[in-house]
Amino acid sequence: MTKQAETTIHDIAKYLNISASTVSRALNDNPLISEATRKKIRKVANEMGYRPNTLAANFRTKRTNTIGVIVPLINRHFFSSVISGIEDIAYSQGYTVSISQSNDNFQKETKIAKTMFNNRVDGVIVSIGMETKSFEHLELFLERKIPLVFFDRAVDEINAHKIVVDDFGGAYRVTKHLIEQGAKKIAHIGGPTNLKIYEDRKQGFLEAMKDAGLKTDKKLIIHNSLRHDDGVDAIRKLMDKNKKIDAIFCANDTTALSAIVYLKELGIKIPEDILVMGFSNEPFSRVTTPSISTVKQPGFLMGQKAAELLIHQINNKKADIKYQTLVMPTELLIRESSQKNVLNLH
Amino acid sequence: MTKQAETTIHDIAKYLNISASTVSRALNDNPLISEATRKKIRKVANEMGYRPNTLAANFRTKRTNTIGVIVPLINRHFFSSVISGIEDIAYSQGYTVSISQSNDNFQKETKIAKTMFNNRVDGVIVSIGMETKSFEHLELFLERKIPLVFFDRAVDEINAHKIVVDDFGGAYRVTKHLIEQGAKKIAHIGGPTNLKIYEDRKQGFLEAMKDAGLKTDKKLIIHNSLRHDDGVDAIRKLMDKNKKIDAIFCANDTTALSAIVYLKELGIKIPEDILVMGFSNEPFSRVTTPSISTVKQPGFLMGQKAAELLIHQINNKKADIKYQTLVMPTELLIRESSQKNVLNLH
DNA sequence: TTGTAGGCGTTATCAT
DNA sequence: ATGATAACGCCTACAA
Repeated sequence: MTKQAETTIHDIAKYLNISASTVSRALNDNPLISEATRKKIRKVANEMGYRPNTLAANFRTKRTNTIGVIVPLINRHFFSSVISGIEDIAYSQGYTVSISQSNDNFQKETKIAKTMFNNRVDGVIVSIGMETKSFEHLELFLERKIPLVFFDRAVDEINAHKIVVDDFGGAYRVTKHLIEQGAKKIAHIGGPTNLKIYEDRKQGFLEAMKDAGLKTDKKLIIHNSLRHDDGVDAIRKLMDKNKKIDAIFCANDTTALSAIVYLKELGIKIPEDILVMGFSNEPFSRVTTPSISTVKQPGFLMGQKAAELLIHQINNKKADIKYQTLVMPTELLIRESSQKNVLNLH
Repeated sequence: MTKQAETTIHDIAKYLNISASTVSRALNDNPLISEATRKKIRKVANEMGYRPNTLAANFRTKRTNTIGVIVPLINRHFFSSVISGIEDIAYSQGYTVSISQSNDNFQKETKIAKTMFNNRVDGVIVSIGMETKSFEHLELFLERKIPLVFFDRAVDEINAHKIVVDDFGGAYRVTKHLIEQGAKKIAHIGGPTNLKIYEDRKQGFLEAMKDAGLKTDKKLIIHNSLRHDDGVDAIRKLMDKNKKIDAIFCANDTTALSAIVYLKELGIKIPEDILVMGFSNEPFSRVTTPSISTVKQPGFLMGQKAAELLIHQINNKKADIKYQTLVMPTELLIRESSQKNVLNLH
């Protein structure tokens, strides 16, 4: 029984003097098959070391039970949380998750999309890269009726389910909070505005300023890629130009940390002299000194929701789908970096 | 040309009055095909919206160009770094990466392994879960000659390439450093010792103590799952039992942070009263107060190495392979939590 | 409840 | 340089 070649359903069939279809049915728990034969077949399959060739089955059925996930970067807390959530649901529903990172590179993103399509994934979950401004590579999926769900970095122009964060609201509340703490000249270090999330955060900021009757100095708004070095550059520019800033709202925690470190070096005290806030609630933001006030995004939950919507769409391909945009609530985490005159609660 | 059904190489062949094999060859850049026909075929394929059915090709060739990755948890900086490194190499070599998390659950790990096998992944990269003490689910791959590479949490009993960290050496140097800082009664909060990495860290600790002529009190060694709550529990027990501890070596940064927070609450000063060290260099450890001294593991690089070894093995299945264990050097990161009488360099 | 037969799209072998 | 043909392992009408 230790054959070299792989055991197939035909081998089992031959051994039992039955037909391959019966074997196939039994192994797939088709109710037509009697309990007796099913058991018999199972037993022999086991003994013969049978391993279903999912590849052949997929080819035949044109389904792969695979979900493709495209993210800018795997190694980033928010994204890995989302992936973890996706995997959680996908696994429980019998799906495999295939992940690629675009590294915020448009070319790579395009190639990944093509590869996933050619691999006939059953559906795709995407968060687009910073450089992505055209979308043919994603429209491909829609044309061929392959379900597509966006999370976080969604695309307005494409009609699909979207799981996003209330960036506008989050930014609005951040700004309002800063204003309530007495800030008047608030700077904003944002991300590239071709990404809706950063545009929304900026708009939330502007709206809150307006509603409070505060003027926004355009020079106090800087956009960059929000990496560590960008943060340092931005804060340096900001401080060179204008020394009267009393608060900075950074579009992510990395930049907020860069700002804090840089300002500390200048002898500027946080929060006493300048208030700082971030966005995303990276794990480190809780434990810095001062701890960084930020906005919590429910990454794991978003991943779960995205996977649920996607799988539902996969299972109901026929139905006309009313696409929904799930706006996940954000939570304002007020910590030390944004509170004046408060006991250190840490 | 807007057919409902997918365009196949046969459609292209029919359209051009040539054979499907020629089309197949042309599309695969087989040198036998003349430049002229190749171009012609490419053009038509494009116009007809042809998408290669990788599924069919995989089925035929028995290769999937897919690497399976099994990790305890995706959403953990070290692991997501490794995954990122794997993806980096895999992508550049034309492989797709399929990832699943075991959540440190043995049952899930087993099921994942089966699924990956049935999906005929070309190779697997694994870091086993905390509960994993038997290995049939992994031996399956070896029996069927499917390359398997371990990283970090490897298995002694299985003969395969392994990318591990110098846990023993790292722990030894941690301990030596603590001793040099004047510590004499050093506690160790370690992980489950069925995992070699934690056993090694413990052994490194013990060896360094011995070499320094220090006695180790067994009551000062606690093993648990190293999650946040476990850390708090462990440090509480430690402090209840014995108040004369002057240093704690934690087997990960999460536990080190738990310890620091708990000790701070007791009014104990770090590093003045008790030195604390962690392991792994989680991003947060750099920015806590005090910053946490720890051991850096090159996650991304490990992922790259693992993928390289695996792919090499996939491409050389015939050859007898001399399995190697790559022990990646660790870097001791001395920060504030372990240095007495030093200027705050932060 | 089980069997028969055909085909999914591609590649590989052999022939021309 | 190109064509004809078979085969990969499985599923699914349809038949019995």
